[in-house]
Amino acid sequence: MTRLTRYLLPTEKEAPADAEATSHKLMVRAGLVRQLGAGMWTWMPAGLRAHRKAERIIREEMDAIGCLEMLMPVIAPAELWQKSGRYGIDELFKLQDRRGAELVLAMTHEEAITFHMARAIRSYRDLPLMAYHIQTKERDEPRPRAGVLRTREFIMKDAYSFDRDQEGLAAAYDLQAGAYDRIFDRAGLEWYRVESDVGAMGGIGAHEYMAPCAAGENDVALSDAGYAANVEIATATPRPVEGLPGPLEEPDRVDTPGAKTVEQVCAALEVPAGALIKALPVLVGDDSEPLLVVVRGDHRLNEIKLANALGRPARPATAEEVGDVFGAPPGFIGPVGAKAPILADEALRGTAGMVCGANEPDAHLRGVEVGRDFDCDFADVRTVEAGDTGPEGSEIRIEPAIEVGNIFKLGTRYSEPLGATYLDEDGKEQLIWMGSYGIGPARIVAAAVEQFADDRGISWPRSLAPFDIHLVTLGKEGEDARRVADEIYEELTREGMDVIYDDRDASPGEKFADAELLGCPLRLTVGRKGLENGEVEAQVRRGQDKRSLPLEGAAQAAVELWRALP
RNA sequence: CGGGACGUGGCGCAGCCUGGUAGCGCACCUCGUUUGGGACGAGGGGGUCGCCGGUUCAAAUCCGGCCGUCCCGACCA
Repeated sequence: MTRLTRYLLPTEKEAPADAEATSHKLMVRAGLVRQLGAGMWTWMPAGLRAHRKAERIIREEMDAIGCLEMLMPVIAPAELWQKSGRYGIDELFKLQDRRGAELVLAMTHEEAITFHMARAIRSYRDLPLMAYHIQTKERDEPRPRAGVLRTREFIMKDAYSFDRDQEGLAAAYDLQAGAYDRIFDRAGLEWYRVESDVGAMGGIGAHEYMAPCAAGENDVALSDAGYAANVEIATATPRPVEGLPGPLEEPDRVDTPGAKTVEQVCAALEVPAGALIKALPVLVGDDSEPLLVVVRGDHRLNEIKLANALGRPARPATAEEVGDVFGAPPGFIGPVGAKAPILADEALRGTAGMVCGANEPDAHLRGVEVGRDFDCDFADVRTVEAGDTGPEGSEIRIEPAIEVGNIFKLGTRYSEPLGATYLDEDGKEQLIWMGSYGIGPARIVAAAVEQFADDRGISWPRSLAPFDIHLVTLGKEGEDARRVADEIYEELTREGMDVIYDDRDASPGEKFADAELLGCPLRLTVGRKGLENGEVEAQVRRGQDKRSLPLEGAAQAAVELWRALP
């Protein structure tokens, strides 16, 4: 029974002043969600329906690949997290019980499920195995933002696979990827799968599922040849530099007083930014080994790619450290005669006629040739840019996107510290190979709002809409238009449709505006005008196409129409 | 964590500079008139002005501290 007179759909004409993202504004305005605190959001009845529809799609596809649903608690003993090495994470909520025992609120459930599987799995005969749950996650985010897109508490589907070796993991990974493809297709989203960084979690391979939209927090590098990667790890061929000065026999020192930035040096020497070698002094690892990273002047260093290339994290040296360790003031550091080992970005390989700092104040060198004038290692450590060249000569473009899911080859990252092993055919103890697979249903919902909204409000894909059909009556109690709408409502409900029935005594404009804001795929209007012609009006939300349905069999016709919608 | 902004009925805002009766639009309640694109009239209810302290005869307004929220950046298992 979903009559608007007996329902809670607190719509607003105006969005909260502090809302920025489309989905944030519209989900609040449409009465789907309400804020309780920073990063704390309540799902109102209609919003919860959309969330549940996303969950249901996920559940069906997980079940279909034999992934077993279970449920683990949010609260967990700190000891497990100390064992896995994740207790130190800042985002982890930590607490004590009344006896002072240390507890955590789980941000994912690798520890919990590995704990259980370590006990349940004994033999190779117990493998492979996949399990998932749909459970609340808690993260002390430094900066919650954009409504439900980044919150401190949210519901996540997290699945885990358990296999006897790397090949088994690869098979489970593929199975999950197939299910993920179907999930995001069914959700009606525009999406793509991209290669992603394995991050601090450790692992041996990962992909992210991205839904492109303006509110996205991630930048994705794409090309028409099918290339898709998070810019955190994307790689491409850079654009060549135009107007590069010719090579010189040997480096030539020039005075560049006060020219510390790329722009200032370019202006002083009248060369393009791409003719510069930009030197970035960093300190590597726990023991802060100095390293001079050099990239082309028009490129940016990518710290994630650098960390991956080095196998450990590096941080930029502070201004004092630059002087002390690298022997020249910031802005005038260069690779020629450098006081630290040099790592050059691949884009610099074989370049000549370059300009770099002279390792003394107010001077640069011209005519520098990489390889001739200094020795270095090479690695791809720059951030790709729009206009770079991808596979098959395709042009790279960069788009913002929401991460709606990720799949991750964990390997033995958790089975080792938590002792999850099995006995093989030879009775030998072996580590279990694991994968983890996450999806945020709230992000699916928000991404759908972002991707399909227009100036009137939300336009749900059929599979996520809180209701299938939004039935509006313009008749009051006792009038024909009310009586007919009541009948159509009953019939649609019997047909299995989820119907929201606007039986309020409000003006037509108000009802239509609310219907378009809420964004259900099909609106039916029963009013006196239509009835006089023996008609019920149907309006498809996406595109606002209107058509008339004969009163006789209107409910059936509406169901038919609904089935054909996106 | 760095930078910026904001906090006044449910929502959006004015008032603060220059201290003196808390105000507007929407929403809400009652009655009446309206009824195919956010109606109209009349009447009405609702606010510790984020919190604490200070200055003052008097503080939404001035001063100090704290808290909260948002935006940009960093971070993001």
